[in-house]
Amino acid sequence: MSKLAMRIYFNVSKAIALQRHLSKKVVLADKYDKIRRIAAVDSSFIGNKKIIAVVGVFEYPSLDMLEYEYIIDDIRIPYIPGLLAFREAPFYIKLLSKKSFDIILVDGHGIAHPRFLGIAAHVGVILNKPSVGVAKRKLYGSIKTLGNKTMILDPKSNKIIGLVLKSRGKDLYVSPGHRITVESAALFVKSLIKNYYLPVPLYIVDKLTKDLKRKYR
DNA sequence: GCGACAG
DNA sequence: ATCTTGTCGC
Repeated sequence: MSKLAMRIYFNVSKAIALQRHLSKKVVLADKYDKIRRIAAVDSSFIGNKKIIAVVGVFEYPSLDMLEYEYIIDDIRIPYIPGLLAFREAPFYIKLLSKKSFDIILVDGHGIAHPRFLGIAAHVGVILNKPSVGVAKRKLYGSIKTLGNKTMILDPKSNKIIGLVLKSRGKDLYVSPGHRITVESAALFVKSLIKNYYLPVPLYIVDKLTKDLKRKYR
């Protein structure tokens, strides 16, 4: 399907309405058991045709990978800023439904989103599982630094919707997805930063998507 | 109308 | 995200 055909067949206003609906279900309180297993998800793409989505399950706090699984399928939805979840989340949800874990780590924003439902929040709410979003670039919000803390503020309410962490000299935008607070999400992500810019589980699944891509193209 | 804009 | 060589910097 061409990019134009996808864009016509994809109903943007209905997608936005669904986000507004799902965002009401987000819980911004710590509602999770002791973290023993993390599920991390990421994707890479082959041209504009195929998506390779990967889930990795990691032991915490050792960060050893216990298992992984992937899907290679046709891309059905175009990338539109703010609507990333409609393109990638269906694959993550399918992969995650078969796994056992305590929290989900997603490459993309949580509530630091124009309608407070970035892909991490989307996936968390659909599965009703704790989730955290980690993005490399800002999508929504105003950045404010107070002392040693850099936060993402919602200019509408002036509430803190995420924190910006420095990792290897670069910024990481962390925001809660579901069933976790801003503070806990940031502490959790900090504990996953070791020798790479990305938190270890995301670094590993990102590498897996790229390795699989080499193998299948 | 103009700028911003995850992956 | 992806297309892509050499190249600047730690």
